[in-house]
Amino acid sequence: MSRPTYDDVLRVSSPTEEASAERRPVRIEEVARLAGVSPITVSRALRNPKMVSEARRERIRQAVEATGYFSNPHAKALRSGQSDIVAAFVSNILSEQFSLAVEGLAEVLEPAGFQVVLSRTSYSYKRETTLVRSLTATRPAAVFITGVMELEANRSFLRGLGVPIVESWAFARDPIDMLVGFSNTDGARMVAEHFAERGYRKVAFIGRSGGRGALRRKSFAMHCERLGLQVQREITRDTVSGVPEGREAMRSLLEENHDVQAIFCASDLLAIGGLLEARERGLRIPDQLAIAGFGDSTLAEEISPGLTTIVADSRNIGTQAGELMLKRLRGETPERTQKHVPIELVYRGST
Amino acid sequence: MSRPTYDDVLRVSSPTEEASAERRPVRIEEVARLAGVSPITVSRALRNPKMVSEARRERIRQAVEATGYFSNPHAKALRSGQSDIVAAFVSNILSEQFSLAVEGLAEVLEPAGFQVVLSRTSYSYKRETTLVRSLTATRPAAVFITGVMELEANRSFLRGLGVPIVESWAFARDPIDMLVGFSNTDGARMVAEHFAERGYRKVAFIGRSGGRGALRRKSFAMHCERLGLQVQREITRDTVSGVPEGREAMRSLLEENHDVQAIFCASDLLAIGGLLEARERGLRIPDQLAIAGFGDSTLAEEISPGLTTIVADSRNIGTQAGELMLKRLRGETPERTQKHVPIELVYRGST
DNA sequence: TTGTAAGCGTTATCAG
DNA sequence: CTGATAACGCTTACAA
Repeated sequence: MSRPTYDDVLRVSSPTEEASAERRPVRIEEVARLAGVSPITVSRALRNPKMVSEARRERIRQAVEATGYFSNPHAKALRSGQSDIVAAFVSNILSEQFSLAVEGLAEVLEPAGFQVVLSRTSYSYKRETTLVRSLTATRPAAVFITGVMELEANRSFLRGLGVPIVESWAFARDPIDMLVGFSNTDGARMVAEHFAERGYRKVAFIGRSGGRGALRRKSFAMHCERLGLQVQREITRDTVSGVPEGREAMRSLLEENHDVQAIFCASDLLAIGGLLEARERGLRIPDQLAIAGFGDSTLAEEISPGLTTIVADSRNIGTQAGELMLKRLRGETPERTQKHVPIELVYRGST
Repeated sequence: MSRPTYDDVLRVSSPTEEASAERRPVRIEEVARLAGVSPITVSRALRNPKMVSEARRERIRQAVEATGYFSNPHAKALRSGQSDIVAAFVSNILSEQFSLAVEGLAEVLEPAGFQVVLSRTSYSYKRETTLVRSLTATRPAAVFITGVMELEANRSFLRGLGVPIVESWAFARDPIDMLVGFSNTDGARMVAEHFAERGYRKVAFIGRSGGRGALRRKSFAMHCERLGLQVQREITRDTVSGVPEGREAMRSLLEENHDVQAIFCASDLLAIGGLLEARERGLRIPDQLAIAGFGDSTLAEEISPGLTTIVADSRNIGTQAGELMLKRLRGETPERTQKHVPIELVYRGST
């Protein structure tokens, strides 16, 4: 490969900007001096304006502006035992749905002065445990979890933190604290019912063996039985559920030569992988094989045929979680601490 | 909608776990007492084991284990003036490419004890400036930017921080500090050359008006001129480049009734939006209209026809950035502080 | 190699 | 409503 060409990146200069001077941070004391008050008054004016007289409040505001003061989050957290950090446990930051939830969460929390910090658990209990334990020192203001924490030890640990905690992505009984979730059980039921309506009788399941995968598998199997559908095969994997895993699972399934008309894949990416694999092997979809997913990936709509799947509003999960947290952080008591998020089956060409 | 069904979420209990006792954090002093040494020795053993004798090191290790000690990051940052935080400026956390880079970055930095914290700039100079200024107080160990910082004020501010900084996603001259990027200019040239080879003469451009969009537009226009292609129309938007924006831009373009054979969209999502819109309007792709993108979205491969696009290894950008940072944080001097990432044109059905 | 003393910048506490 | 004082838990600087 030849020498790369340089990009002429745009540079925007603000003419008012002084030269790159010293970066010594401004401390609260400097602001106080400028405003002619004591440091603690500045602190109060910033955190709880009502505690400070109108006149001083204004002088302090100007001094903050003039100095470009930002309070030191470490000092604040150290002394007060509470940081502005909201810890978000995400099993997989590449997941579109989880990213949307984090986006929604951040949109609500950032204007209130909190910072969302991601903890990538990578579907590992061990990592999760380490990360949970480190929270005692980090002292987050609240904790969000894309999912439900399964390890009892971690659950009780989090509860002991004494901060608002929101679990999500399932409609579980007795959450650690608060919950914003949908019923995986109902979602899987809807798929089973949809298969029955479409006249498919011999079905199969592909999904992760733990967590939501297990919930969806169990409910699917139960409702298939109820509706007289025969589950010919269940393929479960404990790896991340991506397109490659979906392809691989579909490959095994097809090579086993089962007599299957429709497959429920417990995540959209699995389903899309499966769909691609099946298509490449010359199967007509949905005539020779129907496929349904779970999760509302954007891909589900763009692929052809479009993927029939269960859809929930991921961003909204984050938004609601943020709102619950804020209420609690303000000392209010939300009337409901378990929010139910509606889901629906979107019928597209793959079934 | 009827009452949701509860999910029976799996709960895993570790039998060895004691009851949910007090959550009072363990301090370094407690570890020191248990190991029979002074706190500062524990501190040293944890940060720089070589400074402490073998025997004590082992006793301290055991004491840390026994107590479940985690050092308080706020106290550490406050006193040392340096935190374990690596700040990652991401314009859009929903971008698959940026998420991959962050994933790569985190994979390298976390084992070394650093924590990657995302700052969502949302393509806003104002937000970016606020976030940059807040770094003086946060005292990050290093800064990663998915892109090149354009505001001179912010550039000099970051430089003044005195920590390793890695810009990316462009092969720019004089970065703030270090750089891991590819040439957008070359990428756009490759598209122009590809259009020429395929015999398209009348072309158009769709992209964001600033940042990388501008780089790609400029280079594309230049090379079109060189190759004798006529750029009939350039549609630029200053919004986020998603599928809806692509649809909308394609709609305007088609309604203007230009005589266009091929369109270069400066991002894959724009291209995919454009492709969907064109297809829905009955245009045969690529016969009646060819479309190329930039960026290697997974969608590009799955959609039909597949999208011809410029591909770089996003995760690798993050990995390399992490490695550069670690070297500097260890006091080493990397021989090259500007890494070039190769790109290639992947030819699929859309052109 | 180890320890002592001091202080990072903020806020809880208590007094006015 | 405002201020003085001390303390959060750690690490730097210096001493032994």
